[in-house]
Amino acid sequence: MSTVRGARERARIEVTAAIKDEAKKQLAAEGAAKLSLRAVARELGMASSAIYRYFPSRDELLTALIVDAYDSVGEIAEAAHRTACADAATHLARWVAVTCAVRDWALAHPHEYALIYGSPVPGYTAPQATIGPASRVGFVLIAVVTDACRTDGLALPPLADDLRAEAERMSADLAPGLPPEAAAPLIAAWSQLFGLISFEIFGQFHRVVEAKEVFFREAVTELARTVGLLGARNGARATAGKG
Amino acid sequence: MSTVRGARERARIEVTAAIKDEAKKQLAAEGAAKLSLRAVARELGMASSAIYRYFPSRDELLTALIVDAYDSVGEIAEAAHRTACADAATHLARWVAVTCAVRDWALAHPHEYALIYGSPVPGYTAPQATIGPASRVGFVLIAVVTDACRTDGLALPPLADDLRAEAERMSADLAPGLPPEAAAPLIAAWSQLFGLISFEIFGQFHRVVEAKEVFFREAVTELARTVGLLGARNGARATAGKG
DNA sequence: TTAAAAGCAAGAGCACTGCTCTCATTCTTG
DNA sequence: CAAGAATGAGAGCAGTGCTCTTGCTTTTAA
Repeated sequence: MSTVRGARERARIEVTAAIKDEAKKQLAAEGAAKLSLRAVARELGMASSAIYRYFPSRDELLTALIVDAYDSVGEIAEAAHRTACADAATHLARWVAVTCAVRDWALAHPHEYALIYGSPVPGYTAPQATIGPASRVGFVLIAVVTDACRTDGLALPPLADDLRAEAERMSADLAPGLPPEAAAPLIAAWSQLFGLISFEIFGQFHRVVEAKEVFFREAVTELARTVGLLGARNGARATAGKG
Repeated sequence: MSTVRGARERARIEVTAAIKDEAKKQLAAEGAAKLSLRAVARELGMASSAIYRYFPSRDELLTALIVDAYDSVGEIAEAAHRTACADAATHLARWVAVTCAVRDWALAHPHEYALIYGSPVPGYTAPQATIGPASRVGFVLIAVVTDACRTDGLALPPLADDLRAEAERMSADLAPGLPPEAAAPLIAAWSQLFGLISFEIFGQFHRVVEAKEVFFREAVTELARTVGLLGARNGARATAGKG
């Protein structure tokens, strides 16, 4: 399957990559709203109509860029997790390392960040192809907490009654190694992490937060506590896991 | 100043309002990306060029809509706060009431929500006119916590050293009635609130969270605890305020 | 009251967009 | 080698934001 069968197929994947590369350049320079198929074609020296042999519409091109962006930030998070584990860092330190890596990526690629964590551009339902890459960062966070649960246990309050069923479904579907009372706080922390980053990237913190770096570190450390990671500044509430 | 001086001025504000109304309709129907000046003009039976007498550019129209959206959600939050106070609700209940009201508004007006809390559309810097309305929700949250601090005190961990200067500036600039150790957690909770809402509105919770309502209530209750509100499920850590 | 000034609507037009055709060319395959 | 599929180029359609000029109406000042 991976063998390139002829010059035509080889050319096709090359041109496809060239289009995506040029589109990424324009995305980084001007943002998704101003990404133009004609401009991409112009820059590549081809007729605008020829692009449609590779991407059936502008939205399909954007979807491809979305997938790449998700993969990009996912890889960053996974790499940060790997090095933190290799350094035998505490679970709290791993959490902070991963979240800070995601923030750094967002600061370095604001338009790509906006593309995936801002308002959805094409329609309202994300294409099926994006949901896999979109969960990579989340799975890294799950891995950090799952490891912590196995070795140290988690400090978490008991589960609220009206959330029990949902929490059990969550832990079964998404994080099999995690007790139900850890699932909901972790999902919440996941979304709240991107609330912190979005407000910084989108300028909502303008004239509100100035020492953004330390503010972020402090906030994600507190977030670590809400997902039950020990060593996060104050003592345990009720320890679960470590079985 | 508020006297309408002639038929011309009266007509001007009427036409301006009509343009904004029609634009809001299109915004609600199709989203900001597909808002078209020509379509607005067409619907209003006027030449497209005539719109430019009222809004110098499409981005200026969008800015006007942004301000209106901020005011809309701000009013909702303030109203929820007022009724909760009138009902003599606990401070925790007020926090939950305000945050749930904001979420309800977002669910009812997803495109307007995306306009103000999604990727910034025009450029990267929000126009000066938006920063006032943009802070209304934040000020309501500040009011809730400030009231709680005055009557019950707050349960908050001590301030981290590297955050002290920033926290003191924050509380001085934004929340004079609040101790510094409350400022940073409150700003963080403010952004994290919109992280929760954004993930729900933008579809990131698809197949992840299903009981969205109870999940949100539980998450903002936990958020209330991180800003020091008492009665939020578990005991105090160190009480500040109440002086 | 009348003349000048200012505000306004309309139309034409420019440069641009996404996208769809047709037509010629090139590569692949039976 | 010939049939057929894939590709590229160009013209063209309908739409966009925005500008400019041309008349007209309302306001303001003499």
